[in-house]
Amino acid sequence: MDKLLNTYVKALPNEINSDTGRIHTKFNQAVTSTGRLSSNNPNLQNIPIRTENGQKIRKAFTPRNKDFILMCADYSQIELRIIASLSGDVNMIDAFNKDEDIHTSTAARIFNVPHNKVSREQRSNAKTVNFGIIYGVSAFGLSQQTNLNRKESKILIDNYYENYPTLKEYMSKQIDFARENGYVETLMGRRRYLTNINSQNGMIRSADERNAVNAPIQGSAADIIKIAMKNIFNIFNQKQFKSKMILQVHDELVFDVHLSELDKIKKVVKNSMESAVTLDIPLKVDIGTGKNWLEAH
DNA sequence: TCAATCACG
DNA sequence: ACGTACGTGATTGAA
Repeated sequence: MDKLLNTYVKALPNEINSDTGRIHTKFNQAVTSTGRLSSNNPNLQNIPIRTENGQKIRKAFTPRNKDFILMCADYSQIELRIIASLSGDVNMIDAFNKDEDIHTSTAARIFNVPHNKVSREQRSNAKTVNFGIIYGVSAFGLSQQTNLNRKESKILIDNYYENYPTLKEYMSKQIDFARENGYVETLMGRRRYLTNINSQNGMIRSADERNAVNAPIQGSAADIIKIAMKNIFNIFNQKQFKSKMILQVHDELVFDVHLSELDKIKKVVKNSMESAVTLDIPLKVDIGTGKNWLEAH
């Protein structure tokens, strides 16, 4: 509660630029180890959304005036789509090609139940496993994050790899590559050097093994949204749109859109993001609009 | 000055 | 037997 009050409610009004009447963040191009942007002074990539009070803060972000509307464009499950495509795992590729809900689809597999019999709890646990896999979670880690014990967690992870066997192979190959070469790379060839991948210390080594898997996923997502941003920026200039791209939050772009341009902007943004690169499965972008950042999301 | 906590993806 | 999920930034309070 104090967190929201001190970090956002009290601090952000002081960040309003007196000339523009708006808050201007800094986007850093060369801070992160994976290729993501970071944002500071103030950080606008961690504006609250998960809690009720947090949502009130998000509502404070509005278009410049009544002729404009906020528009959010989010990549749907981009990291899982990337790992599906890079690994070539047919089961996961299949789920995305059919445009299935990936967490429900995973739940059906790892709990061995029909698609339409997946419970809320099963989907929620499958979601935790899906994200955990990208980070290299252990059975212990999974048991901390869920209501499952260690044994149940281990069974789920084992089931996961049985159902997505090529994903497991891909992860091992990434680790082997890192051991050989001392780095891993993203879709566009950005490298992350892993100096501890051959360490004698098991704890230090396994941290780099997790990085060998995670960095290309997170980093490729960063590559993709950057390509989309460049293309969008160029089209906006070319077409002399009044609308502006105003924020990037890792898998989301935020726009201040002139109402007269809304239909065109939607098409340009969705198309630019979905076709930034071609993978073995489609990229999917969800678009929302509203009179503030919460509504647009 | 630094680790812990918590905001986001 | 061991420790145990990736990437950030802002704030707080102990050392």
